[in-house]
Amino acid sequence: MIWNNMTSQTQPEPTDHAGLVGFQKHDHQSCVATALSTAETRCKNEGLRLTPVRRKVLEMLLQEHRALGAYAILDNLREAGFGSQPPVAYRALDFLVENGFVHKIERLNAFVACSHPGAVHSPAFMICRLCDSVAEAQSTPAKGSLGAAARAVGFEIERTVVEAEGICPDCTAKA
Amino acid sequence: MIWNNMTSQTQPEPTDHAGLVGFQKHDHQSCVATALSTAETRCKNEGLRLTPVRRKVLEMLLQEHRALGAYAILDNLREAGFGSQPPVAYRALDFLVENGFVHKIERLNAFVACSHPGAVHSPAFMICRLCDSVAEAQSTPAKGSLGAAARAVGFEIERTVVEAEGICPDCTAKA
DNA sequence: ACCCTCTATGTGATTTTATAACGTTACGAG
DNA sequence: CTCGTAACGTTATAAAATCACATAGAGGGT
Repeated sequence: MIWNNMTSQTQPEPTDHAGLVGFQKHDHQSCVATALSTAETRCKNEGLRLTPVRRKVLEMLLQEHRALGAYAILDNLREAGFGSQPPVAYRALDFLVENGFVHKIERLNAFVACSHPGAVHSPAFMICRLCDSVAEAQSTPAKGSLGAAARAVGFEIERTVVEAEGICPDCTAKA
Repeated sequence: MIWNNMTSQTQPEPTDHAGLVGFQKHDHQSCVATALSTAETRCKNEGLRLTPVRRKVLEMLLQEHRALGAYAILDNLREAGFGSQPPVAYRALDFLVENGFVHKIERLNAFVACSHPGAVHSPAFMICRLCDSVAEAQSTPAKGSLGAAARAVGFEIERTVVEAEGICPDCTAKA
């Protein structure tokens, strides 16, 4: 089971994520830098174009380390001098999601940087309903009862959305 | 895996539902009637108010037997002489979802009548990306890798969204 | 270098989905 | 019947996503 951190969605809190990030502290600056350079390398290798807008969106999501709505992302792009209309953000997000750098949280209509870039995976998320933090885990859609049901009936699964809503360890501790 | 499966007898067929229903044919009229009266009974027993608007929305979803957007539902309500503004539909849907008569398909921003009313369950859905049919199965969130991950880290799961996107048996057959 | 093409970006407008706010209606307990 | 609350109807607005079209840029072939 590969865990990343619970990432808080509530605070603006630009720089100091160390405490917020909850049960797994980490060097956030290097985590961002590593993920970005990994993405750059992969794009170079696969002939994908990590353009300035796309790179900025990815960087922003890595930096914030929480799920952001498309319009929050758009605001950020505007401030950075990029185009300020919705398609700018949505197109960058489309690219990043298609190529697995970013995931969409359907339940929140929001986007989060992938925690396991590179690896092919079916992500699963845990969303805290109190603090809105989001953690990424791995799901195994083909196994379990859903996979069995699909096989039994001849449904061909291409992609799965698995999102658990509940209370994160931090919020449980607080209560 | 429990399919909403009622053995087929006749087909009054107001619209073409063939293959849409959990990918299995069934006596649709009786399936609607049964589900409605079950809902009525349960509401009576539990002191819930299945008002005309709410009943109409449930009936409509049972009748259509596929996921409908809130505005499609609203159109239908308008035609039936109910209020025609979004909150009318959303409030009825809130009630029905809260009480388990209807599920929201997050991936589609749409709503579908529950196939296993009464039983407490964590639904899982299979969504055909070609014909938009939706089938409901059971998920077992506490088991499997997500449940293990949650326990390992102390996340308390309250509710899960499990939606598989792919190709239904009918569409596979057609191709 | 040049042209050509295809992809990506920028922008305005619009569509789709969902909620806020507030007055009115109507159910049901007492 | 009366009161309190839950449900409804409506106006308005917010939030999320897409369409359409013009411009800019990257990369390949010559």
